[in-house]
Amino acid sequence: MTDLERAALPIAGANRGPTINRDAYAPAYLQLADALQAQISDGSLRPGDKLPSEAQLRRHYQLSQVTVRRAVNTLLQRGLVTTAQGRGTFVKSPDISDAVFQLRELKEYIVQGERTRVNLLEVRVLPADERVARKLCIEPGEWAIYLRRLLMDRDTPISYHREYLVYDPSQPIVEGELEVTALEGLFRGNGKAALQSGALTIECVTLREDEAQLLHVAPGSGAFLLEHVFRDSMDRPASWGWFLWRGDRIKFSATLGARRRVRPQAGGDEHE
Amino acid sequence: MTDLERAALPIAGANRGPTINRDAYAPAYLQLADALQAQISDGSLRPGDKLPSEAQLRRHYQLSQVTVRRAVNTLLQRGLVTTAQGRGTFVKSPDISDAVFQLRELKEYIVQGERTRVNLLEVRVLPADERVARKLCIEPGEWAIYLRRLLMDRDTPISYHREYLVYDPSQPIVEGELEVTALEGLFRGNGKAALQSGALTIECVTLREDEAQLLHVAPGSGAFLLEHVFRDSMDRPASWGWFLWRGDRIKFSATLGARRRVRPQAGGDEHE
DNA sequence: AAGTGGTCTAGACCACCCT
DNA sequence: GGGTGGTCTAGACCACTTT
Repeated sequence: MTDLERAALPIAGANRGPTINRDAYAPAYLQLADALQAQISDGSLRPGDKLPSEAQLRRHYQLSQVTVRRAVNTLLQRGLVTTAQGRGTFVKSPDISDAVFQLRELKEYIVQGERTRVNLLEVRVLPADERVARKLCIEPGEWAIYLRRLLMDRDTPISYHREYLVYDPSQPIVEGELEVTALEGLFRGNGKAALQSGALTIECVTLREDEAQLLHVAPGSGAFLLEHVFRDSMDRPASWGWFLWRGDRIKFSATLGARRRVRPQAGGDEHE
Repeated sequence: MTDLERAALPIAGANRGPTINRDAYAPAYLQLADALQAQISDGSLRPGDKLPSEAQLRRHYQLSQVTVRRAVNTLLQRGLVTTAQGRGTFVKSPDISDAVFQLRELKEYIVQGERTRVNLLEVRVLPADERVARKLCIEPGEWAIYLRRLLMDRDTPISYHREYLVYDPSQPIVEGELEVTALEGLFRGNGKAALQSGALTIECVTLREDEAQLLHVAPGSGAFLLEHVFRDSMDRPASWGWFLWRGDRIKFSATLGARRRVRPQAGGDEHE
């Protein structure tokens, strides 16, 4: 039995026991946070209920004020409670608008794995038209690099990427590198490109004939359209482009609220 | 002279950054966090750079260790830095996999506004088939409620929702309420339903003929498919269903890294 | 051994809410 | 006025990394 599980046990008689194990690997504030979360999960504390005040928790668990606060803050960040100054801390009802979808799944396709290949379809240096110039904050007619790439999972096309880059004469283009580097720059942001910030939008579109053909799906299929603008350290747009992800290969997931069996989370306190 | 006033003495000849204003509304840790973020945004601190150590910050800004840590933690949560015990704190390169999409936009459609209407298409109590039973963790043949609803923005259909609910004989069905209540339950989670947790997936699909017709779009249009399972306080599935959101009406956005002009955020310390 | 992040305590003051 | 969350300090110990 781990410390965490012990801490989560409802104590008969008294509603809670002194449960913090100072020898455990998990810090005290996490043990308390997880103990409280366990009470939320198992229904001892239900949505709308008021948590014990911080002073009560402090006394009960023999912790300092600050440590109790950290525990409460942890639950706050997990979206499980809300706090109201002068009133108390309350269990939050799961709210669909708290759902958060991350793009980790995408990264797995990008960070050059064994399966993934990048297929460079086109590289061109061209003068920016009105639209591109506006997005990249350059003058119409200035040079820009236009890329078209296909991301492949083995032999299956996954995503079709088009991108405009501000042309930097000091960094000559190496076609071979473009297949990989610039892409990794977006997803790893390391070194060279030194991207400073970015903005993304994601929406759902129907593929045009040519797009569908590239992605080996039926024309009219649904796809995620992920548009991105990345900015350099001077806060100037450096890249504007968009991915079309095959809808049948990408799926994002999220969870809300507190499920029953809380995973160890801080992990690795099974020893002893 | 109180401790506070003494501590508020300005730093003479500070080479770097604004000092902490103890009279400001914004707490010290936030001021420090924002000051550091400003340095990241304006390029004084670039991706990969090491931040001043906490000891240095502590001395420089005349703050306690704990307060400095809170500031660093704030940046950590904002995804702007990474910390490495024994080595230091480093400015993080923006990483697309940090991008996070929230469903706030959806909520605006749901929380009964003036524009939004719910159009109940069908309510039925039916015995659960194999598939429904498995999702709701009931026995095949047990009763379930099947709902079909259309979410309207004025006269425009936005989303088509189908849902199976576990049938609870103790709570008779009131058709009028179903148009609204059960839906709000999902999005506000307040009171009655007392939903405990949920899981969501979002993907991109192509609408079938009947679906497209309901949503007033061309057959084959792209749409977001948002599937949900909600669980009650006993951790039993209470609801399984899915929304089809018109792709042309929904768009999610996210940002990465630190943009230039950081908003005041805690705001209102310009007075005095 | 020195530097650095991570945790914790005991005590304090403040702003806010409720009665 | 008493309870509650929010902030802050000074000092301490630990674990990890680097020299």
